[in-house]
Amino acid sequence: MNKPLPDLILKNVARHITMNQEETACFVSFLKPLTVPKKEFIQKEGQLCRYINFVHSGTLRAYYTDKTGRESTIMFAVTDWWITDMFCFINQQPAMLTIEAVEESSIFQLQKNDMETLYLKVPKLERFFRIIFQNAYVREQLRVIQGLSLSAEERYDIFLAKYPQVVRQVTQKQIASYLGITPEFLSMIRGNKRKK
Amino acid sequence: MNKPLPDLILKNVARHITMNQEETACFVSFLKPLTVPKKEFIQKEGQLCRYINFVHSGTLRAYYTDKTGRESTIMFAVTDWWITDMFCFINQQPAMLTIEAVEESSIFQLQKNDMETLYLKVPKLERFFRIIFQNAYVREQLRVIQGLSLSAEERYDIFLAKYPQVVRQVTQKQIASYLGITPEFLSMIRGNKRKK
DNA sequence: GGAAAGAAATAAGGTAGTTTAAGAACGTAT
DNA sequence: ATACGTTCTTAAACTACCTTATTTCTTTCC
Repeated sequence: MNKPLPDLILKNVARHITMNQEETACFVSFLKPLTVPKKEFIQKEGQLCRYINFVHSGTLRAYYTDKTGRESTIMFAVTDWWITDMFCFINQQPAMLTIEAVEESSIFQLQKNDMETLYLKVPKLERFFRIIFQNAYVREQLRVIQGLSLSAEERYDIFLAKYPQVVRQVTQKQIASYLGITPEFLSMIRGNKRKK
Repeated sequence: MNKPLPDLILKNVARHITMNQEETACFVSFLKPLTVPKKEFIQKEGQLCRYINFVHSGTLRAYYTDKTGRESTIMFAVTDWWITDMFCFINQQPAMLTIEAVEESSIFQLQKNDMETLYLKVPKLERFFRIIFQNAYVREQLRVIQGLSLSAEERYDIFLAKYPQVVRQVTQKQIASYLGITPEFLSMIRGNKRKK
């Protein structure tokens, strides 16, 4: 289980800002590489949410568990994505979400106070995360719109079109919990499609 | 219909960053003040989404209209909030959302290219909007979680508790469209509550 | 390679939320 | 004050989606 190299995360950053060698070194020095086996957790509900995570390889899933034990998948993160329980990360609170590796994954972790330090030492990163969070906001807003205005089948179609890599790697139970329906109902939707 | 003064928006900015006089002047120079009468639009679906808007006073509502004509309220914005169709603003596309003044409102508008100019002239604003978008992302993520895991009645209770000022100013039809239910069903929920 | 566990399909009965329609209450303009 | 449009309420019939249960298919692992 070897540790990931920071090449991919640096490319991710370079897509929006240009750091010099010193800044790059500083940034990398705060990253904690970690390899997570399939089905293991990088965060559990109730534990302090310490990290924001960059996915170097693999697939992670963040989900909420309600009082009755039902899971709602909040997001899937594949290679080149950032994932955390933002609310609890920012406020350094016990997490509402559990984050699990859907398959063996390598990630880089960044701690809240290290992130604050980085903002001061490398102010360009304000721009970088401004863009990251701006995009994240847009994604969530689109998801809210779709949740309010579309049927389960329409949401499923959009999911298939938008996240084909994810579809191959996760179970239908997990897709159903992302769409806000039961696995049985998703199975029915798929059955109906096959007949057409 | 007098134009708003930028005192409130400067306070809003000062909550997260400190600008000197020159920076403040530069920032203010890009703001377009506007007063919108009740029931008028600052943006219509299909028109290029030019502006991000700060609410100086009043209440605005952003909504999506589907093919069947049904409206879904994406957000309400009261005094001291920012509102736009983020996806279309960022990509400078025709808007998906319509933004309407629920009551007479005064706003400040900031154009996309002016915002980009500001990021270069006053880099601190990267930090400011990083925090604004971070918070916006958190809000939308919480809304997704609630949409997936809670019943209509539970979502209504949370709305009442979280946005009491909004509740007083908008119709139940609008609240229902924010919650993702019909006004008739919301009326029934309220009826049931009254009996308890 | 076979047993056990987990994932998906199918189907019957149930419920949360919708649709349609009609009447009551409210606001606002003449 | 009266009238008109809009918002809110109520209720009955309907539908999208859920629950529970059974069967089949797939994966995992000793």
